This record gives sequence, C-alpha cells and structure tokens, in this order.
Amino acid sequence: MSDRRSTSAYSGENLLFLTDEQLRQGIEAMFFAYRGFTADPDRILADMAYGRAHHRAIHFIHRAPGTTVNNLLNILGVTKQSLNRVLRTLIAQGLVISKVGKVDKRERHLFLTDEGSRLEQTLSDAQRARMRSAFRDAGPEAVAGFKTVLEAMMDTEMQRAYTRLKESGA
Amino acid sequence: MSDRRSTSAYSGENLLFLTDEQLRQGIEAMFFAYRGFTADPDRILADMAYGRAHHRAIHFIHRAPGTTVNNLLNILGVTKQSLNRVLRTLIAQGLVISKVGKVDKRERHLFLTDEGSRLEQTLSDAQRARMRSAFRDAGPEAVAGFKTVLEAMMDTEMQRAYTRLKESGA
DNA sequence: TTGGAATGTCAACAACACTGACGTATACTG
DNA sequence: CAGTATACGTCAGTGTTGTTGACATTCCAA
Repeated sequence: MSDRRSTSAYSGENLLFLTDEQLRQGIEAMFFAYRGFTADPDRILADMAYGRAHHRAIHFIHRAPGTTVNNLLNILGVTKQSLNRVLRTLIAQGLVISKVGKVDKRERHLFLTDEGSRLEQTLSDAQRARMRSAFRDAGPEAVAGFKTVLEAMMDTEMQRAYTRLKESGA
Repeated sequence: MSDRRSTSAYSGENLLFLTDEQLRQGIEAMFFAYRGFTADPDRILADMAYGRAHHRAIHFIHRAPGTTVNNLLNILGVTKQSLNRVLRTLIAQGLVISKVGKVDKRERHLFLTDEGSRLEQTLSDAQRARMRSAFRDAGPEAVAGFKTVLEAMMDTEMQRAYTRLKESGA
C-alpha cells in the first residue's frame, strides 16, 4: 500500500489515464462495444416483427413484473407515445398483458405472458452469452472496474434507477 | 456431470462474478451508461439539423482525415445509402469536403473543414467531459478494467478496427 | 361538483436504418 | 482491347423508433 497518494486520490504522473487520447479511446471503445452488445438480440429480433425497443420493454417488464407504463417510461427514457406503440404490438401479439390497476384505475400494470417470457429468455440468453464471455476473458477485477466506470457515466436519475433495479434483484 | 474443479483461470467461488445476476447487472449498466454517453452530444445536435449519425461520421473523419467512404462504411457499420444521406448534408453545409483520390480516382477522401472541426470540437468536448468525470471518479484501475471488458465485448472485426485506431492515435 | 393533474391511447410526422436496383467512372486482368 | 470488378452516388420503397399534438379516462382537491 503506497502512501504517496495519501492526500489526494491521484496526483502527478498518475493522471495519465485522463489524457484526451485515453478519453478518446474510451469513447471509441463504448461505441464499438455497444454494437457488439446489441448485435445478438438484434439478429434474433430481425426475423420477427420486433426491434430493439421491444427488447428493452420486454427486458424491464421481466425485471419488474406489474410495473406501470409510467414507471417503464422513466426507466426507458422515451416518450409515452413511443413506448405505447411498442407495447400495443406486444399486447396484440400476446407477449404482454396489461391489467387495469386496482387502486388507481388509470394505471396499467404490465406482465409477460408465457410466450413473452420465452422470448425474453431467448434474447437474454444471447446477450448474456456475450457478456459472460467478455467477463470471463477479462476477469473479476476488470469486471468490477467496468461497472464502476459505467455507473459513473450515467445521469444521476439513471444511477438511481440502476441502483434500485440492482438491489431489487439481489 | 461437470467437474467442479475446472482447468480455467478461475474456479470455485471466484466464479461468482459470472452469475446470471451479475451478468444482468452488466447488461443494465451498459444500457443506462450508453444513454449518458450519448446524452450531451445529442443535446447539442438537437438544436441543429443534425443527429447522432452526423456525429459519428464527423468523429471518425476527424480521427482519420482523408479516409475513404468505403473505410468509413466499415467502421460505422451502416449501408452506403445511409452514410451517403448523412455525408451529403454535411458536404452541402460545408462541414466536410470530399476529394477525388490521387492514386485511385474512384475513391473519395473525406476531410473536415474548419467549420466541421469546430463542431467536432464542441461535440467531443461535451462527450469527453463526461468521460473524464467518470474516469476520474472511478480511478485508473477501474478504467483499465472498463476498457478490457469493452474490448472483449466487441465483435472481432470491430476489435481490429478499434485497435487500429488506438494505435494510430498514440 | 368542477377543474386540474395524472395516466394512457390514437394519429401524424421526422430521423435513420435497411434492401434492391441502377448509373458512372475508374481500375484491373486475360 | 474487351470484359469484369471496384468505388461511389442515387432513386425508390420499407421498417423501426423517436418526436409532438390532440384527446379520453380517472383521480383528487378546492
């Protein structure tokens, strides 16, 4: 344990990881990695009538069954009209069901049907396979760093949403 | 009947970072972080007639001045029709110039104009600011892990493109 | 009870991706 | 030189996903 950094966290030559060149590398890594991140589910969805927006909706409905439209809206960060189109097709195709709220009849609570759950499983299997492979190649310390940086990159509201989900899943 | 003691680098309880729960966290972290990652440039571009596609084109033309259309196509991973729409407006607005190749006259080499460079600077300043803040909060070890995982998440072709860019910038 | 806020739906439009087909100029090859 | 391949641009059509605007329903509070 070196005591050189006792006062401020990082000083002098240790700041080299903050050069514009390093930042640009981080930016490009995000760009290319996100493409890989979405590639497998996208391929699966391309054959159906669905797209990435459907995947996102299905993912978070699976994560928080019974969530309201409004809640989903906040997590996904799109307009309700945009989400509604996606939801409408998912409901019409029998992947999602929408139940009128008992205490507040304005709200709709969303659930996956069995078929919806199957699709969710297929999609997340594909996405997890890549993530698992990347995690395994990188090792646990790298994974911890990965999560730390991503968390620091989120908007504060998204940090809250992420943390809430994270804790609910544990 | 799988042997509990695997021959891989990590075994037993060290594999806890590969649980489905951990992978799901990684997936959601990517989703939320990418939103933050694009938020600032998106805000700037919303006021102009440009979008994220223009940003990507400008970024990589800045990175590799004189690049050909075909090269840009491979990096961006879109169709030429899609890229052409973007390039056409950028050229019409005087942000990008296209020069006929000297050795191969079929090729068009792309460059930013002064105005294009100014926009690139504005956009990348915004994006770098967030990345820098995230990097600083997370620290150098986390940043190293971040890059390792992202690199492992890319498709192999994208890994090559990324590495090539990375080395050209050093 | 009435008016405003919250929730969700329907309609129209814009951005940006895709495929397919075609045209033109240039380069390469037998 | 003739034929083929490559690089680039364009037109037309389509699909997904975002946007704004208008509107119905429900809840709540003055």
